[in-house]
This record gives sequence, C-alpha cells and structure tokens, in this order.
Amino acid sequence: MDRVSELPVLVIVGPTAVGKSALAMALAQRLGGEIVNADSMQLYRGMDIGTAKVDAADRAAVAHHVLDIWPVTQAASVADYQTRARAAIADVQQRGRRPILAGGSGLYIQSAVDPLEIPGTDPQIRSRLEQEAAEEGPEVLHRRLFALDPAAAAANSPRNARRIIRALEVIELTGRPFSDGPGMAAYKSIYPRLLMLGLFLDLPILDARIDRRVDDMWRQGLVDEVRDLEQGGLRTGVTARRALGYQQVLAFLAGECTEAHAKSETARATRRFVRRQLSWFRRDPRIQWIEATADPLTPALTAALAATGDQPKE
RNA sequence: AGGGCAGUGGCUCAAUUGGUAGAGCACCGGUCUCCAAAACCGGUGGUUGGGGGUUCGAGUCCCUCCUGCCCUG
Repeated sequence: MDRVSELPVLVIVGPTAVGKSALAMALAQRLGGEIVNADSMQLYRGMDIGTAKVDAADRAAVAHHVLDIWPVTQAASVADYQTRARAAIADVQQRGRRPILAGGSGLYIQSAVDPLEIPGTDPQIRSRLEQEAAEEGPEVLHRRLFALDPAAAAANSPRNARRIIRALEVIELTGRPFSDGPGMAAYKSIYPRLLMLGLFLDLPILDARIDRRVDDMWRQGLVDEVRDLEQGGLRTGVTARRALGYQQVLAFLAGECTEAHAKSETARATRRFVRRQLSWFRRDPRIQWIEATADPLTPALTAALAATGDQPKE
C-alpha cells in the first residue's frame, strides 16, 4: 500500500476548454503549488497547439510535471503514466509544496489517485488476439472470454473488440480473472487527504468556447504543427495520431477532406468528447463541482483552504 | 414560357411489382482498471413539400399548386 505524505493532493477535473489550466495556475500561485498534468495527449512531445498545452511563460511561473514524456510514435501507457504521476506527486510533497493534479483524462486521473493495479501488456499476445479479432470477429473472442471470466464478458459488448482483447490479454498474463480487483467505480483514493474539484459550464457556453478554441488553434498554426509531427512519425504511432485535431488534420493532409472540413470536424469531435468526459466525471462522488463562469478561483480557493486549513502564500 | 428531374426526421440518402417509413451522421444519455482526445452501447426525433383523387391500403399511381436544379427558347 502506498504510504504518502499527509500534505493534501488537489485534483482539478472537468471537460475540455472549461478552464482547468487557468484555475490550476491560479491555485498553484496562491497555494504554493506545482502542477501535475493529467491530460493524456499532453504527454506527447510536440503536440502543443492542438492540446492547448501551457506555454513557456506559465511553465516558468509554476512548475509543471509529467508533460512531454513520450514521442508521438509511442503507444500510450497508463501504467507508465501512473508511475510517473505518483512519483511527481510524492516529489512535490517532499519538497513541501502542494501537488495539483489537473487534466481531463478520467482514466489517467484515477490511475494516479486510486488503487488501480494495471497489468502490463505483451506485444505477442496482443497482436495474436488482434489478428484473431480481425479475422474471426470479436464475437468469437467474446465467447472465449465468457468461458474464462463470465463477469468480464457480461460487462463488455460482444462487439467491443478492444476491451475484449484487453481482458483476454490480462487473463493470459496474470492467470486470474480480469474482473478481479476493486473496479473502476470504487473511488477509494490512495491519498488520505484528497480534494477533487470539478469545473463545469453550461453546454451551449462550452460549445461556443470550443469553437473559439479551434479557431485559435488554426490561427496558431495547428496544420503546420501536424505537418512537422507527421515528419516525425505521427502516423506510425497508434495513440497520438488519433488525438482531437491531429486526426482531422492528418486526414486533410492526406487529401481525404478539405481543410475547412477538418476544422469543423475537430470542433464537432471535441464537443462529443466533452460529453464523454462529463459522463465519466459525473459519477465520481468525490468531486465538488464549481461553475467556471465568473470567478471559479474564489470557491476553489475556499474549498482548498477549508480542506486543509492552510493559509495561502501570497 | 415550354420540356425534364427532384422535393422523405437537423443533414446525406434507403424503401422489392402500391401493403403498418429505414440507415448513417448530428443530437440526448450510458459503459469504462494501459491505444481512453480511444473503443463500445442505448435512446429521442418523420401526419414522406401543400391540397385533392384512385384503392381495402399510396412515399410509391393520377390531378393540381408550391419550391429547387437542368435543358430549350
């Protein structure tokens, strides 16, 4: 079991474009904190514009951790992220600073904060199962999973090849049913003192902000950024090439659609993503929700101070 | 003006010889222990441009009007 310092861990979650980074910056400056990233795509080096990564000025003002750790050619690994995020949090605490975990990737947040034990992966097992799924259909694998682990099979649609493959892989790797373990919805933190704040906005307002953000990304040169990353092997990575904005610009660069279409698709896909983020965060009972309009810092600061009894460091 | 084609849920389209209007996307919601900005699941929504007629029954046939596109003048 993880033994951690009693310094509280602050977590800021919420959908894309709601203002998490700004709030994290403001809180870090008031509370003497350092930010630990929990945004899956910001883990990739060079993916800056499309992920709305914090700029050099903000990084100079407040220390940011677990950012730019992978090349775009590398498949994402939550297990790797988990190790690094926990190490970063411990490091910040040991220096007497306050860790602020901020990001919109629900699974990554929980991997850092909850007692998730994530078995590794085996490329051989994985590729064999993927091939089987492609040739015989996911239903065949689903039937096999049902025989090995009925609970895991019941929890997955027979057509969700990705989840079925993962479950079979874990069973083969560990020799134990995939459905063992605390489960995602246990919401037990490994940190004794944890404050989770969720930022929200009315969807019409958020949708408008997404449109504006996508406009900004294009103005800042997202297309050129993707072009450069393409030279760096973006297309060969399995994770990074699917990121919002990148996926659509790659399609444009391949001549599969117009630039205008890529742009509108980016906004549309982001809107859809935001709904999925919300469905993830909504069911976590630990989250205290704060409306992002007006001044979210005040209620966030109040909550943070109430939770810790600390005084702000001006 | 004459002739031709088209008008089906927000969008793009399906509907054997007339037989209770379907799909994809969008939209709403859900699932979630390593591709998670992913993958998957469920749901709402249409008096088939208007009106009239034929028929047991019409998106599908007939008449008429409206709208759009094309051709001719």
